Amino acid sequence: MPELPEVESVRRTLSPHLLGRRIADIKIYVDRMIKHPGVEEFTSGLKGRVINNLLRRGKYLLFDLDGDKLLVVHLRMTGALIAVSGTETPDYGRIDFVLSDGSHLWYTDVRTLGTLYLINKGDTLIKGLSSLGPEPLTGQLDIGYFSTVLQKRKGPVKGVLLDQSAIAGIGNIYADEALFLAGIRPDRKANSLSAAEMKKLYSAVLAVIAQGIENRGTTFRDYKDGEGKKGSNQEYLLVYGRGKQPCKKCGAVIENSRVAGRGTAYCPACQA
DNA sequence: CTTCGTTCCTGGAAGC
DNA sequence: TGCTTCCAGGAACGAA
Repeated sequence: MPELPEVESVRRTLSPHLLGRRIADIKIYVDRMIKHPGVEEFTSGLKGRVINNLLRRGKYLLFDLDGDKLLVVHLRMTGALIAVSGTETPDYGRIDFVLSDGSHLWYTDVRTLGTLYLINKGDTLIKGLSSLGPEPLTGQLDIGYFSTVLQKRKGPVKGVLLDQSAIAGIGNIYADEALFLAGIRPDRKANSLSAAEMKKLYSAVLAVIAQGIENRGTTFRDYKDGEGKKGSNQEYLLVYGRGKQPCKKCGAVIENSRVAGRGTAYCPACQA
C-alpha cells in the first residue's frame, strides 16, 4: 500500500522521466477512476500540457502542469505509476499517458481503487487533499501540535496516526511500525498517553517515515516505484505482516488484532 | 465536532 | 482437486 515513503519514492524515480515533457495523448481504459472532471474534459484538458514539476503532499502525487493546472493522483491500495520507454502494456495498465518523446507514463492498478483528478491550482474540490494535516519530515509537524492533537482525541492512538487530516501520509504499515518503535499499544486511547510517550511516538513516526524513504518504500504485495522497481523496507519491518511470528526484540509472539477498523500487529510484551 | 460502519475493487489464501 | 468464502485497506460518505 503506497504510503508517504512509497509515494515519495515514486515521485523521485518518476521525475527524471517526466519533467519538461509534454502530454501528447491519453488513453483511458477504466473510466471510473477519473473523479474530476468528466473523462472527456479530463482528456482534452491534459492534452498538450507540459509537466513542469512533480510534487507530493501526503499520499497524493501532484503533477504541476502549464496553464496553472494540476493533475492529482492517489494510488490508494494497488495503484502504480511507471515510466515505460517502449510500446509494451504493463500488467493491469489502466491509463496510458503518451509523452512528447514517444515514451509512456502508465497508470496501473490491480483493484482500480485509485483516483485521478485534473484541477486548477488553488482549487479545494478534493476534500482529502485540502484538509490534509501537516507533513512529517519537513518541519511542519512539530511536537507541540502532535501532542495537542493526541490530547484532543478519545479514540485509539492508531486511529489518530491514520487520520490524514491530523497528520499527512501515514498508513497502516508505518502506523504499526511507529507504535512498536515507541513501545505503545495501538489501542491505547490517544489522550491517555503521557508527555514522554507522546514525544517517543513523535520521534518514532519521523524515524519510520525516514527509514521507509531511505529504503525506497515497502513492497509488501504490489508496490513498485516509478521505474517498476520494488522497495526494500519490507526487510526491516518489525511488526507489520509479522503476526504469530516471534518479536525481533524480545521473542514474544506478535499478535494480530483489529484497531480503528484495520488489521493491526503489535508485540504484547514490548508495547504497553 | 468526533467516531463508527459501509462501500468500492481484485487476487491470493484459507477452508471445506 | 476444485469450488466458495474471506481478507487485504485508504478514503468518501452517511449516520449517530
